[in-house]
Amino acid sequence: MARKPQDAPMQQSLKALLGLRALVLQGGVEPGKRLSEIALSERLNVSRTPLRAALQRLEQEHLVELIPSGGYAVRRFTHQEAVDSIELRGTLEGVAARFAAERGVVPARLKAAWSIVHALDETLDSNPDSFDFSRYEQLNEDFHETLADLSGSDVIRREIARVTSLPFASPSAFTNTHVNVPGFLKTLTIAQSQHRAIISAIEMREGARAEALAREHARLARQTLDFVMEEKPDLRTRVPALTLLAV
Amino acid sequence: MARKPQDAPMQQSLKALLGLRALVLQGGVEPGKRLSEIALSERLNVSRTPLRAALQRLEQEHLVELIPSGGYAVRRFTHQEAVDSIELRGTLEGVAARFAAERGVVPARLKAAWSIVHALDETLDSNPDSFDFSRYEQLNEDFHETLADLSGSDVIRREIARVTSLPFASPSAFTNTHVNVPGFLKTLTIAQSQHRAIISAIEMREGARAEALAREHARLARQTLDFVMEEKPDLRTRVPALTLLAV
DNA sequence: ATTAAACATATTGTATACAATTTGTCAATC
DNA sequence: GATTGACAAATTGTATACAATATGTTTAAT
Repeated sequence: MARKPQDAPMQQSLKALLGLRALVLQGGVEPGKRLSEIALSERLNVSRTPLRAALQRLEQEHLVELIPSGGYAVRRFTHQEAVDSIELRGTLEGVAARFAAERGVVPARLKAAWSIVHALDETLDSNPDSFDFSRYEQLNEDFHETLADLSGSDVIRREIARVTSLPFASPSAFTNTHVNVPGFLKTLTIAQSQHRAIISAIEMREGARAEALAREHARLARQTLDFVMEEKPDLRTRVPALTLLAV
Repeated sequence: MARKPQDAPMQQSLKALLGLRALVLQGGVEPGKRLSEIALSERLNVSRTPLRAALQRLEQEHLVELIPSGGYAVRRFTHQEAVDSIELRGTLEGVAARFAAERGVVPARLKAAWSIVHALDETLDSNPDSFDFSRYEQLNEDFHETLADLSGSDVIRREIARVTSLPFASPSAFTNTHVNVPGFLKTLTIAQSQHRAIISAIEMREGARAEALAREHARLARQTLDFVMEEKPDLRTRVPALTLLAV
């Protein structure tokens, strides 16, 4: 679900924004070190002006921060900040679920949500050896985007989008952990049961339950984060969401 | 509580940001109309470069929006967006209160919070005719800022700051309504009882209660918003928070 | 009279030049 | 040898020039 219009003005600005964000997320630049504007503009083939616009925007996303002496640096996040960001996402998705339940959603959109849930079921019902990871990840992202939409509130939708722009707060942050951790598929099964329960609660107009479920669903991500950080610290370099986390 | 360092880079940028924000909030420019960069830069005595930085920042605050054909315009908000923003603030302050209760706060900070509550008591105990409105407003802002601090989470603190930058979502959005609406002091009394209850719940480590109270506290603002919009639409021009709201 | 097209004007988006700070280096002094 | 000072290089923050695009007006055609 790419968004071309509105989100970014023109060609060069967009190029700078996407390029810089990708560079930061892929760990292409050292956290803490000052980002040289001239070096970056040459690397991304844009002028300093659109580059600075991109830097300012990434500052709002908390991916880079202002340095007291001037300029920007890639942020390094603490474990606690990651935990709080996940809790924040859960809170916002909880509000989205409650709004959807309380205010109601048209049948067509509910049906669309169910179809995503059923598609997720299929990926998990298949032979574990032939589990289609990338399809699960895409469907999971679709589910969370749909949940934000079901809220019917642009305010909530926008805030969720902002918070999930942080890699470790994204709903798909740890879905690919299963590639490295045997038995992680179980976690996905639990997550899927929560997906189902959330949509079910929305359908039955059970606002409080929908909210509590969405919150708990996010805490599954926290659980995985804690596990990886404590038990498998070597994975930090292989799970993209964790490259920005300090030891 | 002005924040000079870190928040904005240099002199001209800061001047442009503060000047433009004030201009928009005071209704100095017509919502919907395109903001002319040259006109604004002359009006604020800054160059186009820092002005555009300010525009981009206000876009993140949702105060202005990109126009498809290019440039920015002052946003006009719907009643529903205001309602959702208030609910969002309540949700975030709820998380802050719960974090404070669950994770605990050092006695000194709790004591400081209580002293604000007691100071608020004093303003309300005084003779209604000599009610010191501006002092109440300042203390109320202090309370909400302290609540965000008590969370102990920079993530939450930052998000609250962002959301409350919208005038109608600010904790003090409607405190001056009492000047125009007789009997509104009663609402402030109710609000104050909630202030007390929130800090009390935090002190007793009652996380769920603290969260519920903070949410309900924000809904008092929604109540006032609805009242003003439905019963006293003429106040729209006199309550600063409402100048950006569409009829 | 109304619509459409072509042109002129104005405004944004981008690139770059300039000035003020900051950062790094080297030498002199304690 | 370490530390402080001055100086040089580099980098940011700001201003402005330029190009591409949008807007408004006039003119021509139906």
